[in-house]
Amino acid sequence: MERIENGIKETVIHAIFHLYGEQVSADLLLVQKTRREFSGDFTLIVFPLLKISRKSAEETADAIGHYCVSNNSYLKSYNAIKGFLNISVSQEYWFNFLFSELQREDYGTLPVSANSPKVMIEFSSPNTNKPLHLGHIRNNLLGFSISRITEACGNRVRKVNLVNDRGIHICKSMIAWKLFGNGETPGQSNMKGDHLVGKYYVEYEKVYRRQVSELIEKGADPEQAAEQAPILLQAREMLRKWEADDPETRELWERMNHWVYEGFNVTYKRLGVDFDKIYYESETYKLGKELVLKGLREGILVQKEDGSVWADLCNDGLDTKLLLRSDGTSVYMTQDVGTAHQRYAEFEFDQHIYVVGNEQNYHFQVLKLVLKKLGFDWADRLYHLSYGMVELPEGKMKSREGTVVDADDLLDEMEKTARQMSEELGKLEEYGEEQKEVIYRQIGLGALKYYILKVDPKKNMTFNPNESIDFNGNTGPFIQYSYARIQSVLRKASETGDRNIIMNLNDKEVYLIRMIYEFPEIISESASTLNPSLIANFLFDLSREFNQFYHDFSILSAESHELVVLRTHLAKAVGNVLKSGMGLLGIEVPERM
RNA sequence: GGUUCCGUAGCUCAGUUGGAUAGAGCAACAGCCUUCUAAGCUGUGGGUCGCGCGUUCGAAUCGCGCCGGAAUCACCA
Repeated sequence: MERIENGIKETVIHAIFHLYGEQVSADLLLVQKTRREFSGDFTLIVFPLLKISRKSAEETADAIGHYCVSNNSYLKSYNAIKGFLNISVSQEYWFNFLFSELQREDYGTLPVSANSPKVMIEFSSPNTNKPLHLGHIRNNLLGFSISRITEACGNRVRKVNLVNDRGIHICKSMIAWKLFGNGETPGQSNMKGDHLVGKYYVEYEKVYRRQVSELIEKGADPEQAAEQAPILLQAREMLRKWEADDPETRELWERMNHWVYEGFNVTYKRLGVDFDKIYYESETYKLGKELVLKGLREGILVQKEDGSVWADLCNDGLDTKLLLRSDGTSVYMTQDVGTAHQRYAEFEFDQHIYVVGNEQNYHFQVLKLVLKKLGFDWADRLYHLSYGMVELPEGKMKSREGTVVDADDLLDEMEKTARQMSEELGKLEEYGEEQKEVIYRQIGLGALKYYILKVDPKKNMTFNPNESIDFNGNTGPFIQYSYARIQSVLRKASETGDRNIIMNLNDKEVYLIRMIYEFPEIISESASTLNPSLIANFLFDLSREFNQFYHDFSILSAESHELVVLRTHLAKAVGNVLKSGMGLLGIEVPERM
């Protein structure tokens, strides 16, 4: 679609050549949306042009404005205030735009073809020793939304998850289960598998702390005690056995991880996220080793006397980084080097986005550098979407103090509140129980997702439970409600009518069309900055604007038949954008609420 | 201490390559439903944009220096 701003710039370039005899480049020209208080649609800032015109700001703006209006058919009028040239686009233009482009359901998105760029997006990446919590929710929602947005910009997207299924953390749950579990299974206890495994992780911590303090009471040095608690030694022994492929340990490991996956799948499903491929660290953790050894042979990496292998990144302003332990085993970095290599071999991505918290900024800086040093030029295609921590009003979540917000509990809570609220309002009475449940879920989830996605990913955010279940103001349900109201109107409207009559659009109508006109740019901006909050805030503004319009003007009882047709199409266009915008956030919109 | 990020209304947040008088929501108070869904709309109060200096026609935005906060700097992941 041809952007009006570009047309204006082109005309202005001609104007300047015509008026002042100088050829200017388009990037000297700044065209933006005209602010609400002034009349006009687009504003050219003329200050940078004064050196060329050698006239006052107002004179220059006036001359350029005059030229634009007489030489560009869809530019209708202008006004010049100081150095701001406000230009109005003709009503015919907006009218035609509304009845063509804006009626498409896929308005704002680009098609994906076999030649489209390939983008791999890793998100979620949980450990398997405990259930998902609020921090994971932010990760999953961001990852999923970024995937949708990236796809809407015409990329082939592959969503991947890297499950951290091995290591000392799962051994801790395993040893606690073995010692105190009496064979407890999720089925017996009627507990989600991930919660059951998490329960034993907590149990481990309890026992461990008790043992440490017992050792200290007996006179042990605190640091030594922390290292020598019997249950820790048992967990380590279990990890050793795991690495040695001990059948019994492996069997227990498989069993407990399986419980966890069943639990995770339930949560993923409720959250509405999914993956194209799941990688397991137990299968990938050795992959980098060969690449590292090859790098060592080629002299890119260095080996210490004890046999450990390091990357020297001092010349890049970083430190040295361990890649293989002295016993030859891999560390996390090694694993990520191998995984990236494997993924490139499989998918040949043009871009690989890692949705991982900002506590790993350093890790990804190092990862890119190491890959680069090893000679992989695609290392430049890796991008770490570093998002901020989620905190509670009282401060950080601490598992030790039991302040961690569990994902399943939170989802239950949101749904419960949505149900209460809906029942109070009593607007769904004609619906069956099943349909009602669907809507409660949509609203509860919509509130949670929107609450988290409306803030800039890179910033830390405060999760206030009271605010998150608020359904008024800048919230998901507010946008859902706006959509539902539009659908209600559309159900009552008849589609017929003459679309070719041009009439005077009122300010609010033009403003709404202008806002929707922005949508494609909002999407591409949010894709290039990997920031769904731009879309969230846009949808809120659009909803607010529509609600005002809805309040001030009647759609179905407008003064003339033509006006009814116009406003019906406008409402439909707004509805389309709300629905597809929410879709990009991974949020569903109900037809009624 | 080094590196990176952040500091905008009482609270939660917008403010994209520097542009006109810095905006929303929540909370408080006051109004609007015989009219398309009041989960809505309207109004009132609320700010030295952490502080200072600089760059220029113009700075919340860019640069430098402070102050305050976060993350990270493991033979952890």
